[in-house]
Amino acid sequence: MVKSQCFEKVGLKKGPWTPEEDQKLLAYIEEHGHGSWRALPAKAGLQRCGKSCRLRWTNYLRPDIKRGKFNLQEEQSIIQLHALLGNRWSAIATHLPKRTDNEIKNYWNTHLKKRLDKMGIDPVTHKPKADSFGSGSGHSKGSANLSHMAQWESARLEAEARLVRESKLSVPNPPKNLLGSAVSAQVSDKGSAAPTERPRCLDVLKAWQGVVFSMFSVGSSDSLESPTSTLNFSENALAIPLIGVQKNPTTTLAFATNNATCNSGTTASEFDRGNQLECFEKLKEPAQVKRNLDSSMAIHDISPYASDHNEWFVDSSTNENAPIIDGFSEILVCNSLDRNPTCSGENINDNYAGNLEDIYWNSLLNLVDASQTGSSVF
DNA sequence: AACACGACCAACCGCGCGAGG
DNA sequence: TCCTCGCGCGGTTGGTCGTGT
Repeated sequence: MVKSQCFEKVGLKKGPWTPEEDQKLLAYIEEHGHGSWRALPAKAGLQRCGKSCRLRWTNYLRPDIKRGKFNLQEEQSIIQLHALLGNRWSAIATHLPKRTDNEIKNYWNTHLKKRLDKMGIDPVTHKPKADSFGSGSGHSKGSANLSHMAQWESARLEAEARLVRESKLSVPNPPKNLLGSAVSAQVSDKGSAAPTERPRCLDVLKAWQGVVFSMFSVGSSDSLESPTSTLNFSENALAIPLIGVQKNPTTTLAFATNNATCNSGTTASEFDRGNQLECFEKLKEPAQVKRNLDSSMAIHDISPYASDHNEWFVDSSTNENAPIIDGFSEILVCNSLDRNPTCSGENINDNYAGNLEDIYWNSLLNLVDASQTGSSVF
């Protein structure tokens, strides 16, 4: 089949859009909706192909696009979702309000991918490059199951995304006030055609987050709250906890939750490095950590966080194959090296790494099982 | 001041899929 | 059932800008 490609059309403009072109496109869509993209350029008086117009609209001109830097919540969500979904940017974008798949893709490629790489984590598999998590036999079954579930979740996400698209397309001519209005992001910008609530939360993602919680309370799994019980996208989004691992010899830990766990008045959104340090100080004692977890943290509030500052993670150049999850495990078991003399890096690797691996996968699977009742898939 | 280099990101390109004739 | 069209997605490119030398 020979398609008539956009770039093959003679006389059509390519390259950066001018303000005039933007204005034409905006004005036309505001008045008529986009309708058929192929027919749009002629109607709008643009010397562009429909594809180019669509791209310009969806990636730049749409009124419900949030521009600017990604915040910590968004970064964490991208990392988590990418771990589950891979390069399914549109599916990931479905769960990041007001961000386009292109923007997420760019941000991943220019920032997050490199950051994970620096940390010694394979950005494709999200596993340590040495594969200390991935090659063991203990979790192979769990890993396969999780992968299978992730596929389901992925399929569900795609279906969600499709529904969102269809709901948008169901009203060909958007209301006049579409432009400039605070459109409700991904779910619907066309009134009641689609539910106003956010998509159902990710069960696997919840589980993943929940696992981290379980790792914090090793030996007290009975305190584990059902991951389906508290997640609330609309209020907390994907709330961010911060887990920073300094590269200096003393492994330390900082927390935050969206509900100001460690420090009244400190919320995740306003959390900065200084606050991380402050929170760490307040949470130094294991008992205190546990208390804070029990009293304040919901399951969904916890997950590894990739800091904006690379130095907050174990530096792979000075601590071979020390990605975040290793530092993470270390924290879980020992809390801190200086307080627990039995916990050297070697000891951790020798004595706990295998168990942690099992704990990680088993807990993840348990949590997924526990969350199945709330899932439309499981 | 000029140049080199890298980071960033808007836009392009090609492929695959679904709808409809 | 086959073919064509239109669209969306993911990968890639190339222009712009900032920074270092």
